Amino acid sequence: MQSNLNDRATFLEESFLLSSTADLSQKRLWQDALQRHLRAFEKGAHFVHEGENWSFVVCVLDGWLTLSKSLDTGQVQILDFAMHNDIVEPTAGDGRTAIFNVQAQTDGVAAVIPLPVWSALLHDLPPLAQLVYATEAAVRSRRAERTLRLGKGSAEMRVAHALVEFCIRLGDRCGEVFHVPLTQQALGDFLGLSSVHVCRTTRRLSRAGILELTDHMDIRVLEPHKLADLAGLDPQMFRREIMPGAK
Amino acid sequence: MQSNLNDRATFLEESFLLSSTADLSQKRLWQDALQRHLRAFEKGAHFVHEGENWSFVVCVLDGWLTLSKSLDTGQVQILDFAMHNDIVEPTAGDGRTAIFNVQAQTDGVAAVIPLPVWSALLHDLPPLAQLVYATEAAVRSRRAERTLRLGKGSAEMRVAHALVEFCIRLGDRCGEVFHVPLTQQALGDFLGLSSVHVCRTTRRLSRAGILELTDHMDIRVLEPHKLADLAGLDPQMFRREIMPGAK
DNA sequence: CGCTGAGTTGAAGTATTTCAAAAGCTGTGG
DNA sequence: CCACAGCTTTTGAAATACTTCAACTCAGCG
Repeated sequence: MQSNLNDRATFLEESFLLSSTADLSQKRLWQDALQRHLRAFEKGAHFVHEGENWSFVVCVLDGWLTLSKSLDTGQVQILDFAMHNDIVEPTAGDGRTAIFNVQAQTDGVAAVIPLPVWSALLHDLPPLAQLVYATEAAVRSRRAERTLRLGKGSAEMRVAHALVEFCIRLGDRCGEVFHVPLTQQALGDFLGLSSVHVCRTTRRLSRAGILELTDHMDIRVLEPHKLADLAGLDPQMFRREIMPGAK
Repeated sequence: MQSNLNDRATFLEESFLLSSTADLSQKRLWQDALQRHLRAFEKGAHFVHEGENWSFVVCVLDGWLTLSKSLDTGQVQILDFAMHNDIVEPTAGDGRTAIFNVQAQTDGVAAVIPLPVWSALLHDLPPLAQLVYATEAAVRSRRAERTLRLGKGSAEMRVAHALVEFCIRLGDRCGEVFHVPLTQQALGDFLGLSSVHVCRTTRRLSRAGILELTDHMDIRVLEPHKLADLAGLDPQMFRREIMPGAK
């Protein structure tokens, strides 16, 4: 996982889909702002812990961030993963407190933008505001789908759903191998399951010929249709709902 | 539950905390917009079903709305309840499809504002935009807390948490009786539990002297501290995080 | 007065967790 | 190149939290 700021130009160029809608000067303004707050991070690095003061927005350019919360008992729930083109807003309704932990799941690059700067940008760049609005709608969609399954779905359904979601968010190449940088423990924390049960469930799926699991979460979905069925999803529809800018 | 449009003036006057930040002309603009889209609703009425086309934002002035999703099996998960001063955005990342059902849990009044109008308002009224931003942060906070408990909390913790949350959102008078317009079935759909188990759990709490449950969800919390402990919450902190505009 | 929907309780069933132990990789230092 | 430590995955067996099924009560209501 090679991530350094040298790739900046590429990242910024294709970042946040802004190219299509904005004129050149707006694009510059946005890219400058991003660039000024750019920061490379290493796997395991903490951005913020829940309860701390934190008034920044994090725009992820590369790598995975984990958003999590935990109980006094030490039980961890992962609320979401943020990756390329995702925007993380950890600040609570009071405008200062972070409501969850933000930690790097892999190496990567992000822009950490102070809230005042962020508001100004949103106000000055209507195309950005629009983009952020669409992105938030997409985030709400995928969290709604997950909450449904967290509350009412079986372990099998939850695992299947997560895999379909990852596959889509990682570029939608079913049939090919894609890598999910998570341990079974982390996947369990995401799905509200024990790591042991995640293991049993994935093994069952792979024995049923629905997917292939090589070491450390390299995944090849052999039967996308069956997997989507188990997840209770229409993949086309799901894709449109959770990917901002999709038709 | 008497809700008709005659109370309009009152609602609009105190609605959405806008009075404090906006100047008079802005306030007028906003109130006119609200008023133009005002609509009374009756318990059980459907605003929209998941999957339908829907490009409106719903601002709740009075009453409860239920936001829910369901599986093919018929299992229902309630994602959230919206009440006084809440804003509901049911539209997915594609800008057209509704991602959940919106249904009236009680009689009430809401403004149903088309998305284009809404965007224009947000752009023309910076104080409104700011308010909406804070409200969304509060919504994220309370959903994060819930997701944590849905994934990792016991039934007892989930029930306790929901009750504390309702108590706070309904005006924070612990020790007094407050009414939650939900059946145990609905509460179960909210918490990812069967109605039977909700019953057992609330009974246990009431037998332990932590709360009093009179018929049909009139609740008096006798031991707020114990209830918050069971919920794994610091009530002060929790209040600040989930109530927009709180200090 | 009998109907309907909601709450309550018991008993049996089941999905998932927990505990425990072994096996498989990965990196490190000798 | 091997040995060892540390972490992840895998598997089995026992425990448990919650669900499902079913029966009964109770209140409101036509």
